[in-house]
Amino acid sequence: MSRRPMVRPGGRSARVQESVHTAVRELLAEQGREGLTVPQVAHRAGVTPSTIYRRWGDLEQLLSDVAVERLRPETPPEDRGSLAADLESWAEQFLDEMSSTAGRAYIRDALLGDPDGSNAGQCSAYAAEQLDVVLARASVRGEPTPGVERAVDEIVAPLMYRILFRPDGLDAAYARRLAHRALAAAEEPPA
Amino acid sequence: MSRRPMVRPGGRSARVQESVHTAVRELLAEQGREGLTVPQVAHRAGVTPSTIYRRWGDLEQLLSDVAVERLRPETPPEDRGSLAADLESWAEQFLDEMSSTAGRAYIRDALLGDPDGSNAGQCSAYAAEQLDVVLARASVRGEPTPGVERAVDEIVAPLMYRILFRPDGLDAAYARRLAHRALAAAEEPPA
DNA sequence: CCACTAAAGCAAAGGAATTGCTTTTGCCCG
DNA sequence: CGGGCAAAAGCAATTCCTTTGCTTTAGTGG
Repeated sequence: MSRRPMVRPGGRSARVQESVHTAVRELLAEQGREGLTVPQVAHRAGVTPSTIYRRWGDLEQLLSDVAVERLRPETPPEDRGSLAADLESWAEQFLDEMSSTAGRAYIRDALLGDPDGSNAGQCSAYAAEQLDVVLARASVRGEPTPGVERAVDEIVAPLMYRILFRPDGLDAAYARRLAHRALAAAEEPPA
Repeated sequence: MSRRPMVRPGGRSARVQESVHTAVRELLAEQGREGLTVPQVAHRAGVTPSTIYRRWGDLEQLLSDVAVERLRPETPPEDRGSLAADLESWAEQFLDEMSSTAGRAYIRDALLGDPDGSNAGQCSAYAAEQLDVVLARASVRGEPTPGVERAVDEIVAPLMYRILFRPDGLDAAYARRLAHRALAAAEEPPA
């Protein structure tokens, strides 16, 4: 879990949390991250700055929390009938969402204000979950599948690495190529 | 290139740059990053804070510059006689250096204060360079080799992804497994 | 050797971050 | 249903980081 304290789920804490998160999202959308400050967020959210400092520590940890929330997938991956098609389309969509300017900013924020690594871990868990659904479906169909860990190595890791370290030259074709490698790994002995 | 301006080599600028970088490294070693501030670095380096703000912008970009410098490999990878051995030992060493507490901190810093992505790109280039040396050597020996890009996907990306997003359960055996996958990719058609 | 320019020093002003104390509010127990 | 307890928010003062205009120093080229 994050540094964020347990929030009493219906009380004032929850309302404050909600309004602060909303304020961050709105301000990010309106003006981007340039010049975003805690006092500014506090004012928009109708709270005092010290409340934010006490609950989140600093702007980066607050942004990290908002980012993780925003990176959570909203729907399970669509079923396209075969593992190949499912992996391809998931990889393409993942790349699409994550490599956008907004997506990259959220990833950076999630990593950035994350002292104990729990937010980053959460992001990774989201991706693994989605892949797990796809692989389980294929398994039910009787298709050979790679393990989730292998799929993460072959698809998620290269995409994320390139998004973070070499944002150029990424396209859907590359994502599809990665999906096929993961597929090829399904037939090998589990190395 | 970074936001860091071209420094006249040999002049006062170079001396300031040197003393500031040294101050950062010393303070990081002594007290870690907790409570590290620009004025503190400036004092240790014997310059005024405004000098640092004017040249680097803020603490994060300064740390990013120092981190990239520190992540530069100092020696070409050792020749162990075969591609398999070279890849294995390089992957192990890479994991070792990067997954340490200090290594992780440097990676995070490098990514963090990097508005245009040039510092992250530099880190990636370092790894690609090292791999390129290993692969070229194998090529000369007549061994089949994967392309550098493929080796990056199979070795560097998974290691980096896990270091950043899931720091648990990383060990030398995993690094070796990745090296073997890259090796296996050498015989496939270049997908 | 002198002029020109880039970078560093200096100092003041503005604003973010921190913190002790008070007040509110939600929750639990009698 | 009412009183007390504890957690979190508000408030305000203080600290010090950050910014910025101006001056001074130092390196470069004519």
